[in-house]
Amino acid sequence: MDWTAEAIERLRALWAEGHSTAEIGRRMGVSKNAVVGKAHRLNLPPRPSPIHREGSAEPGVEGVPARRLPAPRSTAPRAPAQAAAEAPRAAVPPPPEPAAPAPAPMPAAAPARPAAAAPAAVVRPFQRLGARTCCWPLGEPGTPEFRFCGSEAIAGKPYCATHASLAYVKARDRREDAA
DNA sequence: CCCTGATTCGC
DNA sequence: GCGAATCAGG
Repeated sequence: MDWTAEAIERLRALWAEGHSTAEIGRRMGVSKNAVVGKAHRLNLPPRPSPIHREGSAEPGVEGVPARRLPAPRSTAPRAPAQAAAEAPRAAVPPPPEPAAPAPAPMPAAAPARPAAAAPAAVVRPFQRLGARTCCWPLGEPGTPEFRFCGSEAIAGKPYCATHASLAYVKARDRREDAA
């Protein structure tokens, strides 16, 4: 995976939207492990994990199971399936998931959360709604780091050109992996 | 079995 | 830095 700035931004966006790691991986044409690994390296907010780490309770207790056994794996041969999974996304137009049509070209898909959280009629916490600034959410809503893109929005759309290309996915030639 | 996310560690 | 292998819970 080539983690370009665009790819990272998309990962962040999908992550913030609450997609599962596997789903993000499917959308970006990478394994979920890649998604999780990258998310960790980016220090993205962890999501509720189905498992709970038992070792964190009593550090001082002698019963602490030092560490998991180091995966006995050794230079496992990569399945060609992986390369096959990545190849088509880069070059071939036909989407790997024929059953997964592009989401309807609905405007407000992505910013659903922040929009819902902002009864803008009363408060104006974020930005002037009349301003032509991009309202694509960046970061984790609720954190100090969260903000909107803020770049100049293109005419008639609430997003800048870059994020409009992410928000308005065409049924054909979607830009999911064109980043 | 399927799913989920977290972690380790060879590369 | 990357991500497959693995773990571990639902």
